[in-house]
Amino acid sequence: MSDLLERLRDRGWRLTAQRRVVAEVLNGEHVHLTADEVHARAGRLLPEISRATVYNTLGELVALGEVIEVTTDGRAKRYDPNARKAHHHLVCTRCLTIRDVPAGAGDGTLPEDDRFGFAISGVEITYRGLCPDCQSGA
Amino acid sequence: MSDLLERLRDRGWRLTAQRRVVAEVLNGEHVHLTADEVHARAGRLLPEISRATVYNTLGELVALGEVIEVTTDGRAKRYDPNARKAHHHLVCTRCLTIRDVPAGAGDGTLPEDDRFGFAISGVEITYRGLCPDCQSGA
DNA sequence: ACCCAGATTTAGACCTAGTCCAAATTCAGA
DNA sequence: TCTGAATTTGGACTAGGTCTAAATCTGGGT
Ligand SMILES: [Mn+2]
Ligand SMILES: [Mn+2]
Ligand SMILES: [Zn+2]
Ligand SMILES: [Zn+2]
Repeated sequence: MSDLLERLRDRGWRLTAQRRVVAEVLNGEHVHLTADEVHARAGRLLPEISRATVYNTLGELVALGEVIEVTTDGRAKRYDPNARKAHHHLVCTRCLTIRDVPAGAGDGTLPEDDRFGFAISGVEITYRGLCPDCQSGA
Repeated sequence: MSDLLERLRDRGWRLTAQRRVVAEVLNGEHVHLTADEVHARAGRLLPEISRATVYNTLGELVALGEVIEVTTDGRAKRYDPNARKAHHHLVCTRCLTIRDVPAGAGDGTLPEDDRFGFAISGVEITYRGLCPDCQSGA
């Protein structure tokens, strides 16, 4: 059982069967599923779950700060349960696999001269490249 | 007239009225328009231009490497004529203004240990913050 | 145990961004 | 000028996502 579920219970979130399976599906490392992928996997555990509920629940998890939305391409948003530690993404240009990479100390430091007077509050970095499998013609 | 148009002519691109106005609209610095914005502005210069042609032309410009697609949110892609010099983006979290910031020397250097064996070929950085206007309650 | 107001879920209509297609138009070269 | 290829066009279609109003579930009060 995920400690995501525990944290949610502690925060007084009403734990319904639907919310439970969505949280269940979003467990693990390097997990970056689209809403439809979440819906498909949740549906295996609770066949009657609706698409609307998946969207509702994902939206709530994002609002609670327990899940982050990631858009590494112009396609569907991906939902990422690794919201506790700041990190960036490494995306394979061929198979589209996504890996989490830890945020570095110097990230988000933009030289004063390049800031246009902005007060910078965050930074997202997407590295692109070929994953080991795709390099070896797999 | 833009030197974008000149480069395109040199490369043997058939210069139709439609392509000309699309290229015209994509002139300037810090330009990051959606396809629909391009269509609206192009339509002021050439009222009968169709949405399909705008999409076609933008796609061709991207394929030619003269324009890049930018997705700083999960919404519509934005088209950026600043394709000659590598740069990143600074996005206002309130008014969504986008500014170009020059790429730094150390960008895209990910510690060997964090690379998961990927062969990294590119990096995109999005800085988020409040622009000067939005800071001063404007 | 039973009730009920509020929370949650649901199907499906609706919306935005984008793609695709077949027919109409335009154009460059012979 | 003619002609085949390139280009443009309107509209149908798709993917991803939002919204709504009605149905269902829930837990605290009795
Ligand atoms: Mn991640
Ligand atoms: Mn730019
Ligand atoms: Zn790969
Ligand atoms: Zn602003």
